[in-house]
Amino acid sequence: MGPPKRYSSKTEGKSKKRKKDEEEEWNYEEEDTTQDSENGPIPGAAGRNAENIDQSVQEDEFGSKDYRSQMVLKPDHASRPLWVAPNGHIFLESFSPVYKHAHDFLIAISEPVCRPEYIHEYKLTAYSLYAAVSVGLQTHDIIEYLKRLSKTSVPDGILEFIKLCTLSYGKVKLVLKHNKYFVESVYPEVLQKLLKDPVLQECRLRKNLENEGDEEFITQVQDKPNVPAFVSKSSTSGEQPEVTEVPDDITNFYDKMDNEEDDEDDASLKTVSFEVNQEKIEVLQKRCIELEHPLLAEYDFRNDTINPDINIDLKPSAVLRPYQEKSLRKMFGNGRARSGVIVLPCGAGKSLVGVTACCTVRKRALVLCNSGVSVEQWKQQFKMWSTADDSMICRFTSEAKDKPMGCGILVTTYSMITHTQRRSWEAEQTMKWLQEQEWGIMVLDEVHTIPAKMFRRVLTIVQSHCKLGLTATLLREDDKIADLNFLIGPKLYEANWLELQKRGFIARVQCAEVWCPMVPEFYREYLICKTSKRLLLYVMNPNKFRACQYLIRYHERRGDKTIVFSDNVFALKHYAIKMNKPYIYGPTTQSERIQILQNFKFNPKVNTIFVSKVADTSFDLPEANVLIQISSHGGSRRQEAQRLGRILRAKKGAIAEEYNAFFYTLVSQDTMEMNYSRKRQRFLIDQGYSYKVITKLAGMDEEPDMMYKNREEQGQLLQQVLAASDIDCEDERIPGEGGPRGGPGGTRRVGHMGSMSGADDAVYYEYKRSSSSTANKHPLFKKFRG
DNA sequence: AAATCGGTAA
DNA sequence: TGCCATACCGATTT
Repeated sequence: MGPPKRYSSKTEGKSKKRKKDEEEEWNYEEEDTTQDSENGPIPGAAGRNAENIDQSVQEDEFGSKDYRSQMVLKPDHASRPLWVAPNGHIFLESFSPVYKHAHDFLIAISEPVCRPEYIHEYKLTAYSLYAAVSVGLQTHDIIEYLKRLSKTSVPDGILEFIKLCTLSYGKVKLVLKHNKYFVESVYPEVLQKLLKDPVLQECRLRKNLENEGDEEFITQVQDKPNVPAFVSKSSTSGEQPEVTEVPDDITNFYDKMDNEEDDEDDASLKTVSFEVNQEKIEVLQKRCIELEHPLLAEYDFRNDTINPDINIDLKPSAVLRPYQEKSLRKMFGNGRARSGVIVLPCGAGKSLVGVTACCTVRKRALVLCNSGVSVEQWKQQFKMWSTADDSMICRFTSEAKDKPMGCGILVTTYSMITHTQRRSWEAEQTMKWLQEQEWGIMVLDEVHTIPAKMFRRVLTIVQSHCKLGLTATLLREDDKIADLNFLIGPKLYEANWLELQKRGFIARVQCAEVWCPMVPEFYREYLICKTSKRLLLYVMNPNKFRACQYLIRYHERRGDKTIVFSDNVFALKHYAIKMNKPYIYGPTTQSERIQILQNFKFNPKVNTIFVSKVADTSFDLPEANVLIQISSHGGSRRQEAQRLGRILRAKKGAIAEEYNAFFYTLVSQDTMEMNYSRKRQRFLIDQGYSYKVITKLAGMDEEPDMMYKNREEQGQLLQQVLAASDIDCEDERIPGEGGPRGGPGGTRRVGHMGSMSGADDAVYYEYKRSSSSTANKHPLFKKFRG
């Protein structure tokens, strides 16, 4: 037997970079293409990739491909909304009358790549097809509907790929019974095949070591599923407008698929299973995906008589929005609870989805968040939407440890669970109890953090029948996001931000990048410093400070609520203190945080607050509609999106105006910050947002009482900045360069002409970078505003 | 206050 | 060129 196939060599290996239109990402890749494919454990999708299918296609001088030879245009192509390219990319006309059908379908079977105004791009991947199967779509339906929606014939390679990816999926399940995990299947041959794999053998738990054979399988009978109460099938079919030009075969088939949930296996089928070592769950799930039999984790909570029900329901006042309901239908479509990830923008009501899921399962629920504040807010959410009272919801954080025993819902943080050092006695007891429980559902807030080395351990520490991951940004700068497929499950649903914006569920945001020229003195220092120190200089750029001050005043006059984000703590404090505004950062105590947030929310005198990256994840700032970024964490797209999310809660009664929320990023011109900014914006641009560049804030120069207007003040600020950053940067300065300066920790340097060339290079370098690699190439930067 | 962890850059 | 260990900063826990 050859070496084991590795899933997505790309994921583990080469890909830190992501090029926009790379094709290898769309399916499995083989590292070695050697002999073992025909008798290896799995033929199929793993052996194929885009190049195989694409080989015959000629590229033109720009690298564009012409697929016309293989794709036949249908006579009625005008009324069909999409193209399927042989490389797995799908293009959808967003103005099509059947857009809604097509969009729902594509979201289910493929991965969105980029969704600007008119043409949306998606791509088929093995993972996306896995997700499609998981929510109940079948190979035949996928192919059939894709054919009908397409303007042309669908390339054979694509059909092959879909078959290979989907036919073997959904046959094996991971279930928790009596505190033990089992792999289950109604296909004995599949299970036997899996058990031949050495890695999986290691994961298997055997009581009797002498009993090696497959006859160890236990058998049982499946029960018929029920449909959960909140699922009302009629609600979605009602809202589609009747459009005459739509070919019948599209709408008919959609309705059929929409209503046809898999009725699962025949009750008479025998189920075979084997027990799994809990510690090896992660290895097991990963391996099964590699072997193209991803483990479906479903919880038949209605027939679980072992774990007690908890007495919790949704309040009548809790009304789900259509997309919330749709996402839950993906989760509970067949009457059981599927594990997986739901992606909704912040402010779109993720917590209501989580609460509803818990109310549907009605078993002990564990909610995991990123911070203590978030724990409080989840508790609030449960109290707001569900019938659970105080005694049922208990918190487990460093600050608040409610009595966990007997409660139905436990809300805690990732670090609390994964803590490795000594714990207080109370925490020890709670952890012990927590680990003994069989949880019905585990809700993972901000689930994109789970792939982190330590955080993923929660999955082996906690025993849970099903896992629901929630996030706004299924996105990381490293390559671990795909791990969620086996750590949690497939992506069950993803909403389109602009779509929700159009329908008024989230705010309409104007994004703007404000270019602040560097004050010459600061720029000179910037050029001669090493990178570690540069950051502070461009964040503390007096022009940026003034732009910030001006924007705050401008929006305070309008009666807006503004949050200012600064990743850098020095800047955060300096700005906030100078402007006399409250600020929250790491060391701010829990009670202070809550108090500041309350003030911000209710006190008409507190309209602007400053926050560090604590506020990136998880805590709600419901009243804010303006956001100003003065410093951020490198090129993190997730942070950018998450911050935008802070102001997405829809405002009522402001429909008359084009925008009801504003997102400013202040960047110091001709510095590294511009490059980061460009990178950070990628995700939101893919979501369809556009950024307006503002090079000059109208009215700023006339504004009275602005700080750092004159040279002296600016000089003093520079001294402070240098003093703050000099302590550990002394030797990083280029010897003999720069003007003399005083202040604590200041160094004296003798200027001479020879060293100027170095600085000039730097100017040239920066200039080149910022002009050629950013502004000129950016299609959205055509609109300048004076 | 100390130890540990997450995320990003270089 | 890609990869790995490292530095950095901030957050969270006792």
